Amino acid sequence: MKEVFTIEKTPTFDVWQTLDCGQVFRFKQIDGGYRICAGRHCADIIDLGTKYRFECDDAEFFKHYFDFDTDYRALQVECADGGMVSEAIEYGRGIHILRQDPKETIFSFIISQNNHIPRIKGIIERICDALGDDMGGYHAFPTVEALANVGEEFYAKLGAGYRAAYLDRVAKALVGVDFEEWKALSTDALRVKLLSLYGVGRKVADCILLFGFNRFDVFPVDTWIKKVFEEEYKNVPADKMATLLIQKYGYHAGFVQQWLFFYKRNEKNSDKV
DNA sequence: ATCCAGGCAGATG
DNA sequence: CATCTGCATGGA
Repeated sequence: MKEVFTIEKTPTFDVWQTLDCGQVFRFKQIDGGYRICAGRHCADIIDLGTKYRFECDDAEFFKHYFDFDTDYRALQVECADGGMVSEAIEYGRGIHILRQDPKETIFSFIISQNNHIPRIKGIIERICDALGDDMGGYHAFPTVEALANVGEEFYAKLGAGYRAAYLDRVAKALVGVDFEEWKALSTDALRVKLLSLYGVGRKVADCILLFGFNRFDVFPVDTWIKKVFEEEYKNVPADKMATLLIQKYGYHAGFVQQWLFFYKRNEKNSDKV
């Protein structure tokens, strides 16, 4: 944790919204801010009032990871619809879509299916603690080799439930995979690859595409998004709803999805000022 | 206690 | 093609 840099607070970047909007699970509150672990890296982000101070092991990694080069203000203007999307943008204006590691998102979102976020976080943390390199104060996300060598029972004992078999088989299937090759594929071709993994369906695949490969022509449809569109798309199956919403929101669909998800999931809690 | 969670695979109409 | 069911676990 040797490198330090600061980022000015702006209306379009908020650490809490960015970490707590459901795209990432390996973070926690610490004194004065948050600790976020990503791959083999870790940062403590301290809220200084007008700035955030990042204390981390690799400043360049985290500047890229937090996507500080994208103009979110312009993006929000472009996506505003004067209606529901605009409301969601107003609520989640500080969200950035992180540039996560593909492998880490594959395992994380397999665990996420039909599961509560606090439990998802716990399962991932236990996997890292058990199989990831000890980096001194935290553990790295494990290698696919380490994940492939422990067997289904290991994941079951960590509380992964019926997903234990998925994790074991996917880990074994990913040994030797060159993700740089996958990054060169079109979104549709890459989705086909992901769907071939045991335990990865349309929703998890679209989350991996969005958060692990930064493809924005996707629209993960989960229980919250279903609630958002239950009137507009009555009795439409989730995968078909995803296709329709991608057509509707185009190449920024992934951002729109994330704003709507965060807005809907939090409406009962923090929104009742 | 019952319901539900960033759903999926497999079986059956 | 569409619809139905079982699934592990624990937080709310």
